[in-house]
Amino acid sequence: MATKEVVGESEQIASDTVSAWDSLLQEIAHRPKRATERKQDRAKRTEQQILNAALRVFARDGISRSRIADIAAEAGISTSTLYEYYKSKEDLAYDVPLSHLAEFFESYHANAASRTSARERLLLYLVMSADYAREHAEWARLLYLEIWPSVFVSDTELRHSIDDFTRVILFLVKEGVAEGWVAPDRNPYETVALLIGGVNQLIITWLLYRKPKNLTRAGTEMAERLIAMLENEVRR
Amino acid sequence: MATKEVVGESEQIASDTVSAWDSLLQEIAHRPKRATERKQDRAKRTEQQILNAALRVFARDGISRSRIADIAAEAGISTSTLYEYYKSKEDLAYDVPLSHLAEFFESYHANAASRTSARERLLLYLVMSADYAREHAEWARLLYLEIWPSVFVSDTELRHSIDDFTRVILFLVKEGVAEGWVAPDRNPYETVALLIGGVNQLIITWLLYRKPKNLTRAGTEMAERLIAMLENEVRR
DNA sequence: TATAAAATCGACGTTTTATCGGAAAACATC
DNA sequence: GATGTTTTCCGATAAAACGTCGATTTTATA
Repeated sequence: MATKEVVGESEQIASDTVSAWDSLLQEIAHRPKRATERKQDRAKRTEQQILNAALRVFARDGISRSRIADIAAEAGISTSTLYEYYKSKEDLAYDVPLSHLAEFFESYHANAASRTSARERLLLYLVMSADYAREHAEWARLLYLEIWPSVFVSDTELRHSIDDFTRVILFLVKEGVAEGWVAPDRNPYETVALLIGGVNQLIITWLLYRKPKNLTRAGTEMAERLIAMLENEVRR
Repeated sequence: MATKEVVGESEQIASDTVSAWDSLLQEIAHRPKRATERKQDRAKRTEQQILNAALRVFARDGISRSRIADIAAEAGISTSTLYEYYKSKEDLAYDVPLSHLAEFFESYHANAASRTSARERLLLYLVMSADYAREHAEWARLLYLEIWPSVFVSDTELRHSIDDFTRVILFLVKEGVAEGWVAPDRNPYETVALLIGGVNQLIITWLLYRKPKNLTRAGTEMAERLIAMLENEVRR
């Protein structure tokens, strides 16, 4: 779709792999695109204010307890104006996490460029997931504690983005098999579940109880441990 | 609290450990006790009808989309009668999963009696978790996709029960260290997160996409893999 | 600065949640 | 089995939150 720019910044990997990787991340980071763009500057500001307000209120009260009126007030607009932007609270709730998710992907894409192996890239991905949650705790509260598992996110832009989150790991796990440090006889989907599950559980526990105290450290430890475990499965 | 019955059915383990284990599971399985008991039989039946109806409606529509009126209708009572039993929808939602959770603990307690080592008991626990979710999919949908992570379950009977779910694993992990097949230098809480996370992620994926097709098999595979991974950490 | 399109808002209708007082049913006592 | 008491149930109605619409203001553009 977009015009191809550069072939690859990390020469150690076969060029077809590089392009697959880059286009995957390109696609993922740019997925969240609003269907109807706002025409006026003021409106773009309003939209941003709504999203900011919604994030604060949702994170504070939880989605179900939050009132549209509160969010509108927090955004400094009237209730009916909010409805001009989002047709329901649910609609709004599912839109709020998108921009951060895109930002995470972008940030990861930039950082991963210097990593050449799938192993290093996976490690970075898991570590950055935990760290991004720590840095954006309100967003993480919303995403991990209220939205991620919800059934009703189906057929949503958000569901696609969450699935993308998984797709990246699946991609890297399969590359890990090719690189020889992930056991080829294990179901890759199971491996993905194991990796995501471990890290997410850590994040959820932190969001709920603020334990472990240092999420960055704990995330790194968990990620390194998980990958070491995978490597252990091979050398036997 | 309850009069002690039998000391222990599995003699291979030190008796103090056995009693700690049994009393943990006793306590856990019997925790969900309603504060105000209903006096009349009819009322007990009504309460059960409400819980059944709520489970069906919540699982079908999701908690936030469900209407109290629908649940009352499904239970064959008036809306105001429902409020006689639960002071809000949230209140009701948090009560629904409790009985099944207690049933799971009881069922596990019975099955675990024949297992002598912490390793076997942990394996059984993880396998049974996945299998119980498969058997009670409506309940699992509600618990895993809507309630488990929710912040607002705090200070609820339900939160205690969910924490109990974790406590059992923590107990077994610590025993695993004593038995020598879990690395003693790893943070036990991290290990718990890893185990729960992996299995839960599997269950969630199944609830959302019905993949893997055979959850029982996948659960067993995942559980065995996780435990094997822990064992691999020791022999090095 | 005139004009059309876009954005905002207050007023109002609808839906859902929750309360309350009294009727009906179950229970206890004689 | 009549009577008084407690428990359960429900219809009517209040309260709260959601969502719509037409009128008005603001913005972009020529």
